Amino acid sequence: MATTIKDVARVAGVSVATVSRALNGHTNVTAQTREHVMGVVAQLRFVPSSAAQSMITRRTHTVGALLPDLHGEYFSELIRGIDLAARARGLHLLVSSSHGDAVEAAAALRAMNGRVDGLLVMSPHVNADFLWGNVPDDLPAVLMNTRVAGGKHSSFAVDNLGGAYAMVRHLVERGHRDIAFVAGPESNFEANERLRGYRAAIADLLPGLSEHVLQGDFTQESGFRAGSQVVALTDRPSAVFASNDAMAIGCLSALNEAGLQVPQDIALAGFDDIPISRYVNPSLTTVRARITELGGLALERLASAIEEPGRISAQHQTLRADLIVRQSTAAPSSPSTLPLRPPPAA
Amino acid sequence: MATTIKDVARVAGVSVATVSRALNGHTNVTAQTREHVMGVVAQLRFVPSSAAQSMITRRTHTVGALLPDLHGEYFSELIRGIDLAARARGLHLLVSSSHGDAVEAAAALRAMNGRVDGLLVMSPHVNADFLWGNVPDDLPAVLMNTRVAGGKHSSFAVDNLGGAYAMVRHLVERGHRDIAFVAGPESNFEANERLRGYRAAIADLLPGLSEHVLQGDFTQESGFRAGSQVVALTDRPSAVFASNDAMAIGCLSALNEAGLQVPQDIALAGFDDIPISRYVNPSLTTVRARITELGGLALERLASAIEEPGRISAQHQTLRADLIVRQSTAAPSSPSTLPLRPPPAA
DNA sequence: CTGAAAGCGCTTACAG
DNA sequence: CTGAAAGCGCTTACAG
Repeated sequence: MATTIKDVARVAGVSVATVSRALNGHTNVTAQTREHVMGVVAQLRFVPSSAAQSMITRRTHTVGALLPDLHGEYFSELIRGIDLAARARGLHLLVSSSHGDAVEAAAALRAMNGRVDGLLVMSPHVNADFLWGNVPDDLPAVLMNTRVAGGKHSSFAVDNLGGAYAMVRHLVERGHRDIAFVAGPESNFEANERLRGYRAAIADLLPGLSEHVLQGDFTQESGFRAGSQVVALTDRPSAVFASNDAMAIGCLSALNEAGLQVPQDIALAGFDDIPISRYVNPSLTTVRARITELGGLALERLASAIEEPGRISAQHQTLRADLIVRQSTAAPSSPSTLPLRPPPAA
Repeated sequence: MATTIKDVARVAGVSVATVSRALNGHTNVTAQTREHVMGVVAQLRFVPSSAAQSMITRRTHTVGALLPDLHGEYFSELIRGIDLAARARGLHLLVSSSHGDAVEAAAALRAMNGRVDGLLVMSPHVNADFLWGNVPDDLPAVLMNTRVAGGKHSSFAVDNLGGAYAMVRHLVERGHRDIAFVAGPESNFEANERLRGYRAAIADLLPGLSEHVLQGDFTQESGFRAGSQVVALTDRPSAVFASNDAMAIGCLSALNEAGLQVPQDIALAGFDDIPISRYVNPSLTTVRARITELGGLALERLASAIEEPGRISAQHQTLRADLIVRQSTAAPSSPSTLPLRPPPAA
């Protein structure tokens, strides 16, 4: 059995109240008593149960993060952003990956109840509204890159639509007319927004030309498969826009294996600006999804909501998604002569 | 205020004991009572406090992971390994990054007390023995890639020394005689083991030739700096062995920027086999540190220790670190004619 | 089958 | 300054 405050009290010959006060640095304890108590604490190697403490103080100093996955650079960056902000505020982190399964997500949320002061939720698959049934009404929560229906919780999202639109515009400006798009998972909110941005841009900027969508699922492997499909096409596009960097990198491998040079033979772009993207060869043109910042901002907002319950009303903030031009995009080998509408003013 | 079991009992007109039984699926409740109770539970949107539950059941179904950092592909892979194994066992994950600071690590550990059933600890900087003062004696714990002094806790470690040795042997077999080594942080256990492996191999395989150690700190930036130093040398080594992949990738950028081709002008190797390493160009020769597996194994062992306290004695297991040869290493431009001792039998 | 009561390990008014 | 007691939200023998 682990040592409890009672053991300390007994050995020290004082009440548990006194031990508690000594431990928590309250002033109403004699220096002498305090020293004695702390001696026993050290001797017994007593360390208080944070669980019991937070049961009574109603503060866990912990936030829960429900993410669809923990794997890969995207989530690594996100967790980093959350962690940095959390540690700056003295908050601990309970992470959980739901893997897109609603039942698992619900279980994870229930398990967090009573163990966290608030929740950070990224739920691109599961409708967030469903989630609130698994958590008390008054638990502060902030959503990240998640479809927002109700207005109760604050949310942060990157401008996926605008970022995808800007990327297509960039490719069009470089002279591309046949731009393939590698989509993310079908029911994924962010994937859908990026697809919408692509479609809108094609419709606006290349009127009369058609879309070209390949199905992917945000994994490197699916990007590789998409790349292989592109290689096999008789009427090959001059540019591939993969809707995240992981797929772009997988695609790059497939193109390279087939002997195609990027960007000479075919242009390639991604989305997210994960750290690797500048280290692959050629470095990857992409859209900065400001992942770390997103995590940090969400945590800051959550911390505020925890500190001042009810004080802050829900806010929905959209982060700009900037185009990052690197080596992987360039003019196509055979520039088109189609007329190009001027891009809309920024 | 959040709804409690008392609220449910009151509204349902039964005792809290009955609510508890209905909730936990005990058999000794009438179907009718159960349904009625569950109806109220749903109506009040009651979700039990996991904290209170675990206070009494003495099971949190949560494990804590104390890691030096959460950032980058290495930790992403490690967390993934832990997470996969944990979710397979129905365990949740409380993560904490200590950033190498002993005081922060201690605080993190104290905060975990009472909230976890066991601990996974990677502490390359802080002596693990120091840590045990911040946690009850009987809390199960498993160490990963950490210097082991006492024998109380099980540990898993990759064969850093052997892996580094094997890499040097590979480079020597490819004809390299001047092999620079980019070291990790000075007080880091794994960094030191890898350095020892390099030194032992140089002494064994290239007798009379000297070591060439550049200081790094496991970050990409430090690898870039080391690469810049190498470029500036009048007597440039024919191969660079960076002691982790992140530094190798940074180094690659520096070499490329200086107009050096890898592997034609200079060979380059890393350590860890993080996922990117096969996607950089040229793909990176490295040593597989089996990160995901390490995390999974450590969690399995911890879970066993939790299930059967005292039943399992401490075990120390070392994982093989295999050489992964890719494109970034090749024969040097001017092969040496020095005699080469045959490599020791595998 | 159901309820009253004790207890998990703490903290904090309330007395003294 | 110190202690006895109540209570945080639950679960589980123990009675009935």
